[in-house]
Amino acid sequence: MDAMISADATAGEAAYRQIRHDIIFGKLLPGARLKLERLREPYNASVSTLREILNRLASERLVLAEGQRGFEVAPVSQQHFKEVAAMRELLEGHAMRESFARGDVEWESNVLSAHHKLARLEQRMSAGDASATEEWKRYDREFHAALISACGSCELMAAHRQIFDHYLRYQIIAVIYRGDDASREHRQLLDAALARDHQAAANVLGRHIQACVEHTVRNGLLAA
Amino acid sequence: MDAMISADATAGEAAYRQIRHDIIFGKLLPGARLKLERLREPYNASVSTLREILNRLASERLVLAEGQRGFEVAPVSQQHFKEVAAMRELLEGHAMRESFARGDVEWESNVLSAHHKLARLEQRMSAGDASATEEWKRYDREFHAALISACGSCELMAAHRQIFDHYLRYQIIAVIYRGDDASREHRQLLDAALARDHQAAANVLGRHIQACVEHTVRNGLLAA
DNA sequence: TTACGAAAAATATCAGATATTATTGATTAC
DNA sequence: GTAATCAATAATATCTGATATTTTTCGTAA
Repeated sequence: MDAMISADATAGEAAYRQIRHDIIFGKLLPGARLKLERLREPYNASVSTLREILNRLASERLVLAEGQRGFEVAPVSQQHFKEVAAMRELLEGHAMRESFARGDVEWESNVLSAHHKLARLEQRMSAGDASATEEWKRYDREFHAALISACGSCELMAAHRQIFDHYLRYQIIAVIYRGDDASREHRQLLDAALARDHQAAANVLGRHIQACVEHTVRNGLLAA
Repeated sequence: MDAMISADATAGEAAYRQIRHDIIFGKLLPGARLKLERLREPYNASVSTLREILNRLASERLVLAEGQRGFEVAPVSQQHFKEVAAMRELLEGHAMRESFARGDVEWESNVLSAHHKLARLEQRMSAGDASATEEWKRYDREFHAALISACGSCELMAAHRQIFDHYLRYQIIAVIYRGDDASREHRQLLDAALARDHQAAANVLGRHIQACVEHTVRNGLLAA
């Protein structure tokens, strides 16, 4: 009886997660070529396994597979950021409406709990502890995931997860920090959720998302 | 100077397309296990190449990759069909609104032209020529793609393309035929597009999509 | 019938070989 | 000096075959 049946049973799965993480968190820069031989050592995987991984990431649009010229990290642009932001707003807004309409008490308490963890961390960060950015992003993702978790559609949640990670990548790359504002908006989302007010939630979400885009564009943090 | 730079330059790309096509068009049945050795011969690809392909398809959720138990064709269910349908309605509805607002004359004529090809084929099919199902589906896809082609978001169009193919798969599997109704609805979509009436288009699209779902559910064409 | 464990099948992963394609740099022509 | 040409180099796509694990299968014992 194997005590721990972690999801990343396979070895290649670990490398996949790592590479994906490194792209989203900017360790692998946009446009960087991904030579197979070079990746072998740092990710502990053979060329064949790496090719499988890069193919998966290409499907997710996190890497680019150009003909027979190998792979490279997906480039970034203002235009694309706007598209990703709009997509997130569409999916998450719709999912919240559904979720608010169906969520039961169990759901409510999950949202509450996810918000609590996030808020505590935001408190710490607001107080100057900037050490936990990755953890913060994880709780952020989990809070937003909790909000829509009662929407009743795996397909919708999967699509949201994917676009959320693209959005997150832009937040990281453009070094967007708007801690206190974000924190307030999270609080407002929580309140809207408990009040089942999807319209209010959509409004807050719109601000939450568009503020980042505007901040990035205004300060020219992305090429073109 | 190579005269033909077709997109499927690589050999594995051909196998990818073929397998994908075979899943969507029901040649590979839902739930069927995809043993690597068995696929080698029919798709002219080695195990390594096949693994790359199946990994890509797994990202697209057309195949299932369960831990170390290999791959299988993604299963189907009523619940999932409903989710896919709702997703298509959300994405396509939104994309049409954007597209109608931005499309220029070039766009209008593309829509018109795409509709013409589709309508001609529907005429033929309505007259009894059932030989061209795959061609019909292709024109159907191209018409809907044309409608949203001015939406201004590659991200949105990519997501739509993906969900559209899932939806198409259900249409094929459940052997849904509602030719004349569909044809009429396509006509209404064209009219709405030219009149830039996104609200009307959304209504028609809702019927267009939900009619298939209801037909399937009512006749119990899918397990569970 | 259920439980257990050994044999067989399949998978994940690797390494290395070949053919094809891109890239680079030097050479030549204008 | 710039542009075109072509050989040398590097990188990719793809295949074959090998090894270690993991599943599955199936017969035997409880």
